[in-house]
Amino acid sequence: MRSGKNPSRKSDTPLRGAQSVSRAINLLREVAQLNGQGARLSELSRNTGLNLSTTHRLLAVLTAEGLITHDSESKRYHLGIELYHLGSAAYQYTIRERFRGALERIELETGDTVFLVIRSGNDSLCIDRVEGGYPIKAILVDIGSRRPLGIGAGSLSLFAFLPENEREAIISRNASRYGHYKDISSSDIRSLVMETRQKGYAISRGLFHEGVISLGFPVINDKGEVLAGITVSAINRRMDPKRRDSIYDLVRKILKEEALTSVSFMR
Amino acid sequence: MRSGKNPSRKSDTPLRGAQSVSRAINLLREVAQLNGQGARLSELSRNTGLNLSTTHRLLAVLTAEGLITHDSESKRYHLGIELYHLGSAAYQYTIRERFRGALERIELETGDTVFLVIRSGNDSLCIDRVEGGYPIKAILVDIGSRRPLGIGAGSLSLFAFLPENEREAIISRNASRYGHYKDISSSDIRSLVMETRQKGYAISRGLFHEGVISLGFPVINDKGEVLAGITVSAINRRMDPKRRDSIYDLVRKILKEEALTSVSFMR
DNA sequence: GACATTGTTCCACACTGTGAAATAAAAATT
DNA sequence: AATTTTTATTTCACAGTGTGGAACAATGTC
Repeated sequence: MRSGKNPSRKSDTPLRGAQSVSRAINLLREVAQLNGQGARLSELSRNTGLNLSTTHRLLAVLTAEGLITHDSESKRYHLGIELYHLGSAAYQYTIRERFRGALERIELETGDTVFLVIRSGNDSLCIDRVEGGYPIKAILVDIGSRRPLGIGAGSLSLFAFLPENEREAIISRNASRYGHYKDISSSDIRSLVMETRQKGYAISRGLFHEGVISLGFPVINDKGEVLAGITVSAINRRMDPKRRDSIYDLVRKILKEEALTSVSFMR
Repeated sequence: MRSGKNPSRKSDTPLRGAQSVSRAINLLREVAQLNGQGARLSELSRNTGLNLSTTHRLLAVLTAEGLITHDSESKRYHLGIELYHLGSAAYQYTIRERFRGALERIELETGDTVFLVIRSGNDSLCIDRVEGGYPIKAILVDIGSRRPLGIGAGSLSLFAFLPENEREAIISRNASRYGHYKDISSSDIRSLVMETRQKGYAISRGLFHEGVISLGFPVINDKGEVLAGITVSAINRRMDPKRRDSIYDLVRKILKEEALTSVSFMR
């Protein structure tokens, strides 16, 4: 096709065999932007830089699949219920909003990078992140990334406060996976769990990056169920034992103030 | 390309210029299906009927755009946060769940088709529907479809209980659109509003289909804000004045029992 | 009524997306 | 531990799909 460039790809890696799908997704994003008033064809074409007839055709596909709707009277496009359903299927991320304020406050007071982690099957899943304001940043985990439960501070804090029988079941299912992380064994995991339960929070010393220490704080509701884990990461010298304890106190205080220790959600 | 058929399109209309996008969307649906445990490449390929390498490539695009995630360790695909964000942008549909039970109860007791309608700008938007069990069905409106506020029973019931100044503003903005529906004028709308406010609910006599009568019931919270409209549709002979009133009583009762008259939502 | 803007449809053509096949890596079986 | 089976990744020639120009229709504006 004549113009080979895709004007508004999210990542600028030139992925092969991606053009039309990538364009369609960008179109979807643009419709989302204008969802309130409704998006018009010409607008969408202009905003995405796509040819008018290409835009028209891609919108027709998205409409046929139900991801957007097209009102033939007003000619405007809106997001469709099918997209809503697909988005709802990604329910893993729904807890995010409730913790967002707490994460931001923790970052504000510590200057460190803060992560929100939840359980997803045998994995921990990172669902939110606030980057630290402190100049030397420790960015370790992307949103959406997974690890076996027990690997990493937040993950370990989540894991350690599950009931023992559940923990053992998970350990046996994850046994073959631990080896990928600095040759950790199942019994290493067990002793890390014990340490964590004793302290009340988890410490991970540069499992992935040398010179970085992460603290993992469990969020537990009044029924004793583990809801999430909060990780605070910084370079070694900002994480002496004294500061660790003060961060612990801070996180507890903020969670209490935001009334998050008794949040409950399903699955 | 070799096999011209798309094995699992939602609509079976052979839409031009749609192949790869349509396939990518089906893949997304499949990943959603397996989101709990995580979807595997071979599984996805099998379930969608797509060639393995096509599947691989399309998944790579979706991953690059953030709609799904790929864990390189477990090789499994999950829904991504970008999809969650896009779905959240379709916030119009969020009220649905809260009314679902009420709609089903209304259908169960009347046997008629029930719709849930909300306001969206100058339009009414149909966001849910329960088909009547009664043999002769009246299916009028699809989920996602829009009309000018005031056109149709549910739409009119929503509209009639807005504050007057707002109503007038909407009428002037929608003036040119009313003519598309059986030559209705702005002043017709005004008198329909008056009738509706008096009765407490709206009646629409086969505006779109002869022989069908629809009743529109406003859902209003304790602040007097209009939250939604509920439409009950049936053929004429099932809608004599006596039955209309009993349906009115029924709907009120159910809404009260489900504590929905004081639901509040934004925008 | 003339003019401008927006939306829809058509179609030749070349670039993108395709699927077969080869390779690599795991997992399951013997 | 060796073998087989299943799964994942990468490559590449080629033709069918997706493209954008253009013409037309419809709608809005002066």
